Amino acid sequence: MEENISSKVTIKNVAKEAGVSFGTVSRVVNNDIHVKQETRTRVLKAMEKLGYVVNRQARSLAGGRTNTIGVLAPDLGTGYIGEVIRGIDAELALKHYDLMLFTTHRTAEKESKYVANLVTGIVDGLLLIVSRRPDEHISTLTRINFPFTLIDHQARGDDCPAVGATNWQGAYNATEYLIKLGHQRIGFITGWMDLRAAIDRLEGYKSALRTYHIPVEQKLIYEGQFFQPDGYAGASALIELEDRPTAIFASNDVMAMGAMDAVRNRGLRIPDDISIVGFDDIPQAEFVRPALTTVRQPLEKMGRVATQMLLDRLENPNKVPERIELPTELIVRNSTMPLVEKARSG
Amino acid sequence: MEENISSKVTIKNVAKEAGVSFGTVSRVVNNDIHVKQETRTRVLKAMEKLGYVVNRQARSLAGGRTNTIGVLAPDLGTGYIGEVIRGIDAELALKHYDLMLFTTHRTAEKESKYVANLVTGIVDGLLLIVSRRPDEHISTLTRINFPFTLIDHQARGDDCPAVGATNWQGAYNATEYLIKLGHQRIGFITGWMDLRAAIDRLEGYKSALRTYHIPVEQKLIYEGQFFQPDGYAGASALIELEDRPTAIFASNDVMAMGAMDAVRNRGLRIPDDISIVGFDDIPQAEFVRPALTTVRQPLEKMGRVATQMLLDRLENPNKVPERIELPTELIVRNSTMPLVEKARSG
DNA sequence: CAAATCTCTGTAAACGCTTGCAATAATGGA
DNA sequence: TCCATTATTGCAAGCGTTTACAGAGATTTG
Repeated sequence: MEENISSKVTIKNVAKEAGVSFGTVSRVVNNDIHVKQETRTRVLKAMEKLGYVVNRQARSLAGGRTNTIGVLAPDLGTGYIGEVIRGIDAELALKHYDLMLFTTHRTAEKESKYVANLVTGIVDGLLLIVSRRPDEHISTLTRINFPFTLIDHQARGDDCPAVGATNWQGAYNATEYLIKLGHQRIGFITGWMDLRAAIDRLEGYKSALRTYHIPVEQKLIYEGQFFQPDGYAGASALIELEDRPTAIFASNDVMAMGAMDAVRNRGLRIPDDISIVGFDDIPQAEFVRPALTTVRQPLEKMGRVATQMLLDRLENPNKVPERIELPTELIVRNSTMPLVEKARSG
Repeated sequence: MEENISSKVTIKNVAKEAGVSFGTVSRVVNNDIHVKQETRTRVLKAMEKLGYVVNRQARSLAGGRTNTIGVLAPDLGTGYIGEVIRGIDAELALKHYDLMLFTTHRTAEKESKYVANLVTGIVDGLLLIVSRRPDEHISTLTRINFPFTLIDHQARGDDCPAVGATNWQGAYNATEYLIKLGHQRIGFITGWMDLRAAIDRLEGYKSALRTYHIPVEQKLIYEGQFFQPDGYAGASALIELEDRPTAIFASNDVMAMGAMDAVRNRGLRIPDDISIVGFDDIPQAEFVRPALTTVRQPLEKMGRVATQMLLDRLENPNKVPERIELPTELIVRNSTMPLVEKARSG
């Protein structure tokens, strides 16, 4: 039936084919009510025949909806982002929206440019995944009242739509779990401390220690940036301590895996000598050996929920922004075990 | 300095600010030669001051370049695609192009729509990653002479720009490696046989067997579709055989992991009872335990090369299409070992 | 049956930018 | 100094849509 799906079929071609004005065609395309049923079907048929497909750019330029949501992510690196995006993607598909993904390579400059660009109408709304310094974007977006939602990145003390996870609670639970296993010296590797999530995880860790009257030692806390090498370096440093920790809790799985490497490279066994806990539960966590005990963030669900919020906002533009925190969950695998008291060689 | 980075700064605002016509501003933006140096700097300054950022849609509509490359991928699932995209992303960033990513959820219908859409000018070129039935797109794109490159998906017998890997050789080498380890009964789990890559891998396997005068047995070949459950089902079936294989070669890592699960669930050990080999070398392959022996595809490099080809084509529009095959490499890890002869209980 | 309403459809003005063409200023040669 | 070039710049016509606004029939109403 479709004889010319490729070379630019415009609204005008369709109009001529159907014997109506192009304004009418536009109305049909946009499901405007004011079109006679008969005309509508005629136009529809013409569209079908010509293989018409609306031109996003033109529509956007003219001020219409694009039915496209933009996702701004730093990269596709760790699987973490991939999971979130899978959720977004699924939800969007359900609602017949399209997804446009931009990576920013962690350069704020470029990110800024993207946001400014996107705002000009190529997408109807924006999902920001853990951008590194989103504050400018947020203020920009808020100012011009552009719909957006933050994912897993509550900038400190802002009040914009966001979905995250219970980072504090998750870290608290994991730490408590280690304590109940008998561990008293628990090393902690932080994330990038400009992120609220990183701060919350550290606080959760500290709170648990305090609850169980275990002193918080600064030297047991290593400041990382969420990357694998940080985990390696952190664990290495922690192991060097004269009274080294019997467990290490890393602020994300990637760093936990780095830590595992470091521990093994020192000839120590996991979990026999050192227990390791991560955060996120990225897909690899299950496959790494020993399988990683970690705090699961409902990554995919976060993506879904954020998308729902955004789409919701699109419908009701002046809804008050919400912040949703999805529950985290401790997933116990094989990288942790009860502390066995034994003669320490060091 | 920037006092109004958000709300629509157009070329006209800049023009007024700089005291020139907007045509001139456009020329400056596009690095047209015919602008006096002094004027140029003045315009540049005005752009800076106003925080001007070009509107993609408008530019595209007016027929200019968008400096954006579209990537069409089925999903972000396995890490496989993520790797390829990382390469694309890196290369694009280098050349100051932007990346727009579309997922198609493996529904050809939507994919078709996307292609038609994109072609209308939102991107300058298209990178197609292993789309499932790309033939229509290919013919469409070719017909209207739209620049694109296929990644890891040589549709059978086409002659369009593509980059892939030496699938046949990789499978041959892996099989040969198993044979030299002493394995004679080697099970094979195929991929989706509409893909050339899947066919080539199977052929590589068969050829190696023939070279070493080992009969190709149809019942040792299980037809999968590249998904994890296929690996599980395939391995399960293979294990059921009265004279079960001592090694299983899966057409991709994801299926290999499924196979591992199946083997373990049957109470057999890897590699002691059954050796497992995968294909791709996705990031998880290294972390799974035992670490997976696999045929590495240079995924990231494939992304890079494809991008280079596409960008190249953009410069020289009437270059003859190339097909590049990047070499695969056998990565030996711990999921394989020499066949130890022993009393078989079965 | 004329006037008043609706329905439906056509028209035209944006949207922000590119680009060929025309116009003007500047430069060089005679 | 004047004219021919050339270097710059301004103008205006699109690009494909959306969307007020305005007609034109068709349908009601009094």
